[in-house]
Amino acid sequence: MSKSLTNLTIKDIAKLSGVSKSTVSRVINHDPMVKESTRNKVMAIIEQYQFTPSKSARAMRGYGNKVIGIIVTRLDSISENHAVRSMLPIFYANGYDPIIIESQFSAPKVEEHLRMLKEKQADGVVVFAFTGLESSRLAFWRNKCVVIARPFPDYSCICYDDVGAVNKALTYLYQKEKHKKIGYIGITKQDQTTGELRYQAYTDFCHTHKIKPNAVLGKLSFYSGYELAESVLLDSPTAIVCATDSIALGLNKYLSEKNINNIVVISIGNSDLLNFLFTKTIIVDLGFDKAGTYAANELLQTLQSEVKAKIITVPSQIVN
Amino acid sequence: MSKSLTNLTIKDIAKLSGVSKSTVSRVINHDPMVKESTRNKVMAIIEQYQFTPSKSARAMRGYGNKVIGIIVTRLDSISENHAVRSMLPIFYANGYDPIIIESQFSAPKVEEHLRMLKEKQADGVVVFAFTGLESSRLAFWRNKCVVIARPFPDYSCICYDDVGAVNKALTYLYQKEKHKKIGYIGITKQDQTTGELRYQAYTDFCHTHKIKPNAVLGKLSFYSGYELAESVLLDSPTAIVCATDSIALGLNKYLSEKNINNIVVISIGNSDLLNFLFTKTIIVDLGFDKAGTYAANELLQTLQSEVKAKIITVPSQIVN
DNA sequence: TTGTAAGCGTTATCAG
DNA sequence: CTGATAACGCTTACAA
Repeated sequence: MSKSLTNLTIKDIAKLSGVSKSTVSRVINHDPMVKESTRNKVMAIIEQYQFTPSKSARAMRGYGNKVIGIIVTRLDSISENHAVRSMLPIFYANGYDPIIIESQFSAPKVEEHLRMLKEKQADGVVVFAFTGLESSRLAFWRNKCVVIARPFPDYSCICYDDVGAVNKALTYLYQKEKHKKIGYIGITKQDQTTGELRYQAYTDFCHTHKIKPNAVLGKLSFYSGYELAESVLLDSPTAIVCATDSIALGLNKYLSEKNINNIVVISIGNSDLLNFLFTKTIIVDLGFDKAGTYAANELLQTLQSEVKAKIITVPSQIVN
Repeated sequence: MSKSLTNLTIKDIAKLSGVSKSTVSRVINHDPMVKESTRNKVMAIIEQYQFTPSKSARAMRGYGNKVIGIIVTRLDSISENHAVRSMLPIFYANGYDPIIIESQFSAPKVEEHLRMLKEKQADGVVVFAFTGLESSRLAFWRNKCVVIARPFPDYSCICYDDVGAVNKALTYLYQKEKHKKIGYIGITKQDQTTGELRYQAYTDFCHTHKIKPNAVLGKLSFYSGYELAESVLLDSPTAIVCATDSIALGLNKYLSEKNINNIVVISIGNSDLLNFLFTKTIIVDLGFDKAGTYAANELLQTLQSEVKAKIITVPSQIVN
């Protein structure tokens, strides 16, 4: 009991078991060249003293301290949550430590986190992009990062099928259910994907199908969906497309309060909650979990061999 | 450009700026004993080559690779999310890398993750406990961990005020609003805190106040709240206490579908969504974010000086 | 099959 | 103020 119980080193173990440092090292690393008996002897001591080799020291020798940074906008974003949950197991399985950080939609914060990750010598990064984040910030990580939700040229990106999803929704309503007056509640065009792209898809569809557009744009929150409900309804639509689940939640609340039951609501996203609370709402699944899987795998590949950056679009799918 | 652009070492920087390794090291570590001019010279090179000292090497020298494991049950649990979000900044501020892992309510997974964290030589752990997790699994981490949501003897724990919250809810209904028939939708007693404790508090209150108990117990999900609604209503209560927000969500859905408006719903938890969707629901805030703050601070203290384990109960508070 | 010794990239000590 | 030089705990030729 002379030695402090913590922080034994291979040297100590070596002494204790009457062999050399190298042999201990070999045992630890499962080198098949060590004699059965010696291995047992050493193992016994290791067990007895609960010895664990210093991670940092090994790291220095190349036994990588493999770290992946995951920068989400908000930890409680349902969509990002889905994606993250599906990539974690993949990273674990490949021996990486994922460290999750929140950007809170602030580009400077992203920068700060990236700096931290760089200093920490992270091997790769997954960044959930948002409006206002320029790809230039990622320069240093170019070939060791995956961007989600924005197509940055020269970066590996996993994008959602914004246009496709809106089209699927509209096609469904228009062809299959023969709706002629279809409203849209979206997000301001400052937001490039969820906002502009989806809105654009809506107006394009209206244009080619000679439907009179009836859209209102606001923020990404259930409050917004609720508040904007009134104005879309002015034009008495028979169906309304919501750019996101939270908007749909807000709209549905409004409709149920006003006891309006004859309007079809269709939403883009796919959260259990919406599904449960407003069963009748039709949903276009954007494939968040699949996005996570893609992102993780893509990053791992990129890290292994320097694959050229590619942009993957996760297929959307109408549910029910 | 002969050298690969990555992985310069202080040695290289030294050579490049015509000083010794030690001087470079001093510059890096802001040693005030360095002459202004030399510092500038070295800094210039460092900047130019975008040099960052090897984390692992420093770690080996004691400049700790400080890591904290956070084991949540599910990444998308609203309550845990709140708690985690409030502890992250604290850990960052103290130079720790929090790594978040999901246990999915599986004790073996917790064990597996703890082993991984041990091997990784994490400095501390925050564990969100759940029914079925025995404190024995945490033995190794006894004095470097904080448990949330369960009072494990001899461990530092942050607990929610289950009993107090239920009492506050009931007192409010009984004294202030003079309800006499108060129902309860809870969770099976297998769950020790959210289930048994809260239920117990309910029956105790009924007992001391001579109210006829009217409780049903089910699972922790909105479906459960929805399904159980019918049976609590059989006894025609004028108010119903829900053990959690998700249950309240389910109950509210049922009530609104049946157009029942004369029943007061009170829920324990505090999620924005419930608040938004069912504005009339009264809420007892369990203080999730505060729990996070406490947990982080407690852990940091524990790590610094070996404080004795204590159990902190986060105060609950009726909202609105 | 095992031991010796030379690193890995830092920091700490001690002269100069 | 700065530069050798010795650690730190581990891996890995190279010998034995």
